[in-house]
Amino acid sequence: MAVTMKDIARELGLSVVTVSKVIRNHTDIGAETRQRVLKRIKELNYQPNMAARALVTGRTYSAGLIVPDLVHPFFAEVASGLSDVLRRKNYSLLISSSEGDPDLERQEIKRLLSRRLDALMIASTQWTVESFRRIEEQKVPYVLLDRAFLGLPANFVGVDEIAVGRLATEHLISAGCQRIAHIRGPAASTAVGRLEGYRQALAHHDVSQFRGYVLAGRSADVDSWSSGHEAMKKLLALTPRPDGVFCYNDPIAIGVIDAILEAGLRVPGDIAVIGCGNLHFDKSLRVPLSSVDQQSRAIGERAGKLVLSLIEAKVAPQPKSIMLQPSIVPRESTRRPQ
Amino acid sequence: MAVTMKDIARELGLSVVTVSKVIRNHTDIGAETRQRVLKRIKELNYQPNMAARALVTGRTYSAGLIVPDLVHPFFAEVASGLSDVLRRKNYSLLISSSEGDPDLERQEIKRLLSRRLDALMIASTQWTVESFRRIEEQKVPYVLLDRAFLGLPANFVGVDEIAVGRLATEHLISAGCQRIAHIRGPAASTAVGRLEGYRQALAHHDVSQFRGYVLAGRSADVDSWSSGHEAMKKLLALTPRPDGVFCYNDPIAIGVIDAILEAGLRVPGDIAVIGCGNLHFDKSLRVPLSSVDQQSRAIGERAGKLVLSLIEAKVAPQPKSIMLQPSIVPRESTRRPQ
DNA sequence: TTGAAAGCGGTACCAG
DNA sequence: CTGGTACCGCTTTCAA
Repeated sequence: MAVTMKDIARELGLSVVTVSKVIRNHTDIGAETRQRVLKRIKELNYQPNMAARALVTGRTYSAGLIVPDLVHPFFAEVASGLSDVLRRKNYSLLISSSEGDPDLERQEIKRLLSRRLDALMIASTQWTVESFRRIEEQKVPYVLLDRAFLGLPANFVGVDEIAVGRLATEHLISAGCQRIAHIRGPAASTAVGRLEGYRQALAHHDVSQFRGYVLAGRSADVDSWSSGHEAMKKLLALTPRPDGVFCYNDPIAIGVIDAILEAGLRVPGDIAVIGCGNLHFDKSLRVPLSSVDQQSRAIGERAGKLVLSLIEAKVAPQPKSIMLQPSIVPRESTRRPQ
Repeated sequence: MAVTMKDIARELGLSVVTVSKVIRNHTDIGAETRQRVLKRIKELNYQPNMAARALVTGRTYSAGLIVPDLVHPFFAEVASGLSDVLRRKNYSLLISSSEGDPDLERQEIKRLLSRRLDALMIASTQWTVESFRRIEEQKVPYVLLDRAFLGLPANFVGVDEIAVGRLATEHLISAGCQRIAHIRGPAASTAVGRLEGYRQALAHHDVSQFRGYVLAGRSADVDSWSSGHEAMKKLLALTPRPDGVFCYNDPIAIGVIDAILEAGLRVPGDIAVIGCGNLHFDKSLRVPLSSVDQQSRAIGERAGKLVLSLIEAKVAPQPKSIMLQPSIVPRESTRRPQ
C-alpha cells in the first residue's frame, strides 16, 4: 500500500541496499546516486516503515509511560515534560492509564512489553515488585516515576517526599499552627514519605500530636475532592479541633477548605490549609491555596533524559535515583497573623 | 534476547506455525498439542513480538493522538476517554503534543505515519488541510477532534460549537445581562463557532452589540489566565462597561474574574462571567464559575469507537461528523437577581 | 492435524 | 561505491 524502499530501488534501477544506505546517511554512496534517491524519496513522500526497521535493529524508537490517571495534572505535566524531551530525539511515546488499578497496570505492562519498547516509565500503583521483575527479565530498561519501592533497586525519578511533608508542616508551624492534622494519601511511597516528613517536623519543633489527627483520604487519584471533604468533617468533630491541615494533594485540600467553610469557619483564620501539587488554578480558588510544588514537569524531563541514557548504554548501569527538591508556594490559605 | 516462537517450537519439537496457530486460537490444532504449547508459553512468559506481527499483517494495533497541549484538562480528558475505549480492544495509544505549533504538528503526523499506526486522531492547530491530504494518501483512517475544517470532508468528533456560544450567551441574557462581551479564542473552528453562536443569540434576543466587545484572547491553549486577565482590563476601560462576559474557556474566565475583582468590582454583582470547559475545580474557585460543559470525555470515547469502526471497515466509509450537544452548568458567577 | 516455503520491509555483512 | 544474501519474528498459503 505505502511506498517501500523496494519501489524506489526498482524505479531507479538500484538495489534496496543502496536506498537503505542513503536513508541512513552512509558515506559510501556516490554523490549523484544519493541525490537521485533523495529526490525520489521527496517526490513519493516516502516514510521508512519503523516496524520493519525495529524488527531487525531491535530498537523501536519508542518508549512507554504508564500512569494512574491521565487527567490528574501532576501526571499530565510529567507526560508533557517527558514527551518534550523524547520528541527531540525522535522517540514516540505510548501512554496508557492504569486507572489506579494494579491489575490493569500489570496488563498494560504486558501489553507494552510485547511492543518491544525501548524503555518503560511507570508511576506504579502496585503493592508488589513482581511486575518489575518481569520487565527486568525482558531486559527492557525502566524508570519508576513518583512512587518508589523499598528494596527494589530500580531507576527512579521523583520528588523528595519526606521533604514535602517536612516543608508543608514547617510552613504551617511557622504560620502559628499548634494542632496540625494530616490527611494522607494511599499506601504508596509518596504518602508514606509525606507522612514521615510531617511526623519529623512535628517532633523536631516540639508540636503536640493528637489522636485521630492523621486520616487516610479514601482515594487519592480519583475523586479526591470528596475524600478531602469527608475527612475534614471528621476532623471538625474532634476535640481539640485542628488549626492547621496538611493535605496529601490539592484536590483534597480544596475539599477540605470547602468543608471548613461549610461549617461556618474561616480559612486561614480558624484553620490554615496547605496542599501539594501547586496546581495552576490554586491562586484562583475561593481561598487561594498554599501548596508544595512537586516539579512535575521537571520530573518528566529528568525521566526522559535518564531513559535516553539507559537506552544508549550498552550495559545496564547501576540504578540511579533522582530526587528533586520540593518548594513551598505560600498563598492565602496559610496566611495567618504571626 | 526475548523468547520467540522459534524457541518454543524447538523445545517442544513442533514447528513455528503450530505455535503461531495456538497463539491465535486456530481450531485445527490437537487438544494435547495446544495444551503443551500453552503451558510452555505461560512458563516462559512469552509475549508475541507485535512489530513482527505488524510487519506481516499490516496492522499495528495502535492508534495515534496529537493534541496541542496534554496538560489542558480538555485534551487530557479526551485522551483518557479514548485510551479507555481503545484499551478494551487491545489497542495501544501513542500520544504526542504539538505544543500548539502547526510545524511541530506536521512533523508529528509524519512521525506517526511512519509507525504505520492503524488510525490517527488529531486536534489540529493547522491553517491548511495539506497535512490531511498526506494522511489520506497513505490511506490511514483519521479523525479530527474538537476542531473541524471547512471544506474538508473528514471524520470529525466534537461539540456543537455554535450551540456552545448560543447557550452561554443566552444564559447571560436570562441572568439579566444587557451588555455582553466575548473574549474569543484563536482562529480555529471552535472559536469561530462560539463567536457565531454568541452573535446569533444576541441578534435573536435583540440585545445590543457594542464596539470593542469582542476581544481575542492572546493565546488559548497556553497561558490562558493572563490572556483573560489582560483582555478584561481592556473591557473594563470601555464605555459602557459590559455587565456580562462570555469567555472562550475556563482559564480565561478565571483571569477575567481576577481582573474584575482587582478592579474592585463584584462577580456576578457588577459583571457576570461564564466560561467553557466545566473544569473539575470550577465549583471551588473564588467565585464558583458557571461554564459550558463540552463533554470532553465523551468526545474521546466517541472518537475511539469511530476509529475502531474505521479500522474494521474494509473500504473507507463516508466521513462522519459527530457533534455532541453542550450543556450549561450554572454556578455563582452568573447568579444574578432577575 | 501439522509443517515447509515464501515473504512482510527493512538492515548487516561481506564480496565484487 | 554498489549489491547479493541472509535474516529479524511472525503470518499466510498450501501440500502432506
